[in-house]
Amino acid sequence: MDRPAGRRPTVKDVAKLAGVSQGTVSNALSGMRGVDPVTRQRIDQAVAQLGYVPNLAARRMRTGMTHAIAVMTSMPAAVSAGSSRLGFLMEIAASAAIHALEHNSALVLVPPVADPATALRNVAMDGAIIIEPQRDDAFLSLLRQRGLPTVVIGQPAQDDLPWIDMHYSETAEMLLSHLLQQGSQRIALIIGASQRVSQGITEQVYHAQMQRFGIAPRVIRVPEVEGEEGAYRVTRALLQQDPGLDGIFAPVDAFASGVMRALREEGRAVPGEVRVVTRYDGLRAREERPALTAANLHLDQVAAMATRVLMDLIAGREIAHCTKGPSPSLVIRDSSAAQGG
Amino acid sequence: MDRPAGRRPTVKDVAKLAGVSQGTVSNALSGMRGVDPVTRQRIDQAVAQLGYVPNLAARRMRTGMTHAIAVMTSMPAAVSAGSSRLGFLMEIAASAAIHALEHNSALVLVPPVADPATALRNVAMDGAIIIEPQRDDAFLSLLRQRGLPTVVIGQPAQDDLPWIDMHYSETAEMLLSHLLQQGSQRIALIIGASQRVSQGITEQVYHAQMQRFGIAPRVIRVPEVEGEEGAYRVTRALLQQDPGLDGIFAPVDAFASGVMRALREEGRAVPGEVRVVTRYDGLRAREERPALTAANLHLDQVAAMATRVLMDLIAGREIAHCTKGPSPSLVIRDSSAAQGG
DNA sequence: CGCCTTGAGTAAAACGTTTTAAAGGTCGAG
DNA sequence: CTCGACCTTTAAAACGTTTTACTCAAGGCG
Repeated sequence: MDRPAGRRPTVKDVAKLAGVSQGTVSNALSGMRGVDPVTRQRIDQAVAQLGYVPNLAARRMRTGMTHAIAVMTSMPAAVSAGSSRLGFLMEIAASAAIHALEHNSALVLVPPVADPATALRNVAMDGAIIIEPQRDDAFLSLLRQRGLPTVVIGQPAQDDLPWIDMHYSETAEMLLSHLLQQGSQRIALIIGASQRVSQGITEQVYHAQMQRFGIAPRVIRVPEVEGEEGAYRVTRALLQQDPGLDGIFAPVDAFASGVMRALREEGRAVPGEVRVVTRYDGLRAREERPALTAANLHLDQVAAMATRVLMDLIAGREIAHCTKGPSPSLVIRDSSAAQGG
Repeated sequence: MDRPAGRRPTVKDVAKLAGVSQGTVSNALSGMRGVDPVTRQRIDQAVAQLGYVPNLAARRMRTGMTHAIAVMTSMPAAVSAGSSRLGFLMEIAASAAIHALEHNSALVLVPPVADPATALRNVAMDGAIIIEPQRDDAFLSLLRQRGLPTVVIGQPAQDDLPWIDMHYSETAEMLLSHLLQQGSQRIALIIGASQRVSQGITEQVYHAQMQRFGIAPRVIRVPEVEGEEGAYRVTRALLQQDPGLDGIFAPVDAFASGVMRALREEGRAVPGEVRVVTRYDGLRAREERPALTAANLHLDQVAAMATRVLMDLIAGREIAHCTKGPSPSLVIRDSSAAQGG
């Protein structure tokens, strides 16, 4: 493959060398129309000889297809950073990347940043997967402005977008029932302050369950940006104020870390005196001592579904407005049930 | 923002509405040349009114800049999959994504797949970060073919590419010294069979250390694709064959999982009878019981450095051929030192 | 034989932006 | 008053591909 001095070879060069027109080269390569076998062979040879690689930008401009999708979340960094380092997002991204590739698309990763507008400014994509958007989500409104097909993982707050059902209420019920079964009689809920559907539903389920068992509800809201530290503070206060507490449900994993630290410093035995459960089974849940009982949300499957729905949407195929994701499964660890070591 | 019926507004539409030429609109938006303030204001207004969003594909074709970089690794899926789910790659990707964004670039994630050629076929990028490439790495040769600027995390096997030094030998020395300090006198090395620089250096260091302490070396190579299961099998055989073994260094975390399972099933106490250490401190290392002693490789910093070097390379700035990454630090856990619970 | 269809190929248009070359205008210095 | 320098603006070219509209030849069918 000898390359003409300065610039990379183009279709024009290939055409000239093969003695055909540009259109024929294009047809031969993308196989959209019939090309005589012998002509095709001449073209293939010219391609090999020149080391021709198509210019993707030009192709994209002409076809209008980017062949890339993005995955993003506006979850404040404090919640997801630290040792779990964007765990939730990355777990989804890893799976989505693999499945996107099967549809000949690349996956671009848009981490949560202070300024979504400049972040998306030069990210080209055919569509996006957005994770648990909040009310008036900045990313979401930018996507709408650009008219990009979008699939929500979780549940859209206000928009009428296709979404993957992550079974928020089932998850909350599962974790709360577990706490109750283990004997907790006074359970607090420590939850994020942002307007996310997951939080709202979790809270509803919590209230319903507490009422059913005649337990006085105790909900504490922590701004997500305060992360572990915020949860630590409110938990210490909570323990002073309500010494009889014997169960804590902290859905956000960063909060659960803070809760555990507070319990340690207050000298409460886990799970002996207080049982703790969280939602996302990531690095934090497993690293904590005792390790935290959590829900396996099967994020790889969720991401695979989201990717497929998005691809259908982009291709203009019929899609279901809501796709049921896999049911969560309980991962029991030492923070809620003394059994192992 | 009222959009003309079918198609999205273009520079032409904005120009017409603002009563100027396309070139002026372009200059006003990208600020490359002086534009009269009053003209600029008219243009801004037209942009807002039409809801104009630049067509990135067209811009890219014209400028030749994609404003995207990719991160990839050819590490076989079996090693990285399972519960650690591409952990190494994703940890780097998360950090690289954030830092790329600061340079106005998106990060595209290329997971390890069976067919690198089709994977990269329509991934547009200005450059790439490649993680621990092996000899004759398929991704690497594709990148060269496309003439893309590339930075290696780890160390290039044969190519003369800029790279970030991850201190392979320092890491191996640190972990082996720790095993020796803890009293191990018969240490085996279980390592991948692929041609990676990290493996070669680790093996060298291992041999040197063993020789220094008069220990007969015991190196077992496992094909990476066999992952945890492969390591499990060889470890069982190894334990039968060499009952006096009291230390195992399994750099690949998937291998370490297999090692631990073999030890459990053979009824060997960890760390009582056999001490185990691994290299990458990911999900697996922390989830294992007892949790594994490992090295914190500071991947976030490594990724930040790689991103910066790549950006310099793309911009044509002067770069250092080799950049020293942060030194690894030892994370001592229960698999090598009975102390905690 | 004439007509229609089919298949293979071509020249040119089109995609939407940035850049280039040139032009018009204003201003200050000589 | 003239010239050059400078600033703003413009029309058109350029980027590299795919697609369109068309031509030409060959072949089938009445």
